Amino acid sequence: MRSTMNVNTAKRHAVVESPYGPLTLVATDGVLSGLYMTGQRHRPADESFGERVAAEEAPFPEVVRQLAAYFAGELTAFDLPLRLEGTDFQRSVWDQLVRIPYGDTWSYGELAARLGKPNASRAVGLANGKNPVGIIVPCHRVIGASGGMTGYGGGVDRKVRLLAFEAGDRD
Amino acid sequence: MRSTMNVNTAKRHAVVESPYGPLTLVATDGVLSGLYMTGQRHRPADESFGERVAAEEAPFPEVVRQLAAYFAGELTAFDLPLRLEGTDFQRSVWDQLVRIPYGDTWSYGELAARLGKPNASRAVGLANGKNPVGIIVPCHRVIGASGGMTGYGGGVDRKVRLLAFEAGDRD
DNA sequence: CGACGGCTGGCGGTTTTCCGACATCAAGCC
DNA sequence: GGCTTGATGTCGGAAAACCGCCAGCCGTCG
Repeated sequence: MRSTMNVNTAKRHAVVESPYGPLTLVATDGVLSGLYMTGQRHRPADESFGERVAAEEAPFPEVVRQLAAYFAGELTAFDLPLRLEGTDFQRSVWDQLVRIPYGDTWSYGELAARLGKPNASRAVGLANGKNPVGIIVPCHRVIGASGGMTGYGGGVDRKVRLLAFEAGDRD
Repeated sequence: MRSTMNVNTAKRHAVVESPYGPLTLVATDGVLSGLYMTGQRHRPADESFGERVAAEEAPFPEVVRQLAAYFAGELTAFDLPLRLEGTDFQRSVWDQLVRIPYGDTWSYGELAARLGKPNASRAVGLANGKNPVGIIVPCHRVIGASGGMTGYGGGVDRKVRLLAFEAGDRD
């Protein structure tokens, strides 16, 4: 065990309600760096989210505002500063995710091809699963080449609901 | 490769002359964290030493002063703040090193015994070799149980000279 | 005898390597 | 339609390798 550690990045988090259950919002140095659902795979330990604060503290109000508009079907493109921490490859994948239009879907292979690595579809799946900011970075818009849901950190059922909602199903 | 890295610890270094050749002094956050000789084993890459500054900048003058006194035979115990970064075990070993009196020597096994791990003598040798602050943290005062020099990051010849000097040989 | 040299086996922390597991997909072959 | 194979990046854990050691055992040689 190393005895010196990295305590320089100031993290804080808040928890808000949503149609998909409680969402944990994490901010690093005042910029949104995480959005996690309950029971989500690869969700970091709660201790790593820093101090819990009220959702009224910056930068959370603006995040909550846009999320509410999205869930109301009135917002189709988030406009928020993000702090995405990961490997170069992961960041390149996440950068592509935000280019997938609302209501549309890509396959893992398509996304891999856009990166110039047509064979990296499997690696794309992995990086997708590590997306730290669910919903806002729309990893749910990536599905199997033959239309299968194949997987979702927050559970495939949530993925189905998100896609159906974006497709216009309002039941 | 990770794309976010640790740039929080401000490192700087200076190079000074000595009877044992040039010494590279490294400071982390204004505290001495390294002293390396030329050709030393396990010496980190020079890039990791940060910007090179004049030996007149803090905290180096005090370090140089005490080193000069040591090489003149007038100082037998350094009194400097140190920043020793390593594993728990390594730090426990280095903590013992500074307790070896000037002119004295311990065996690797003796040092291991002081840690309550009488069988860890070999691991002590390893940790000894990783000592980041040569001379001031006197890893040269540890020798084989049967008196052999067995090894030294800066070369066994330097170890022999250091020990002879501390024993009072002034030729 | 005793001192000394060389071999051997076991010791323990750290580093390196390796392997499997995955939110895939196309091609090739039944 | 099914089933196998290979390419891909990351992570976690297992295993092995690396050593600034040391005690015990056995020779050899004065």
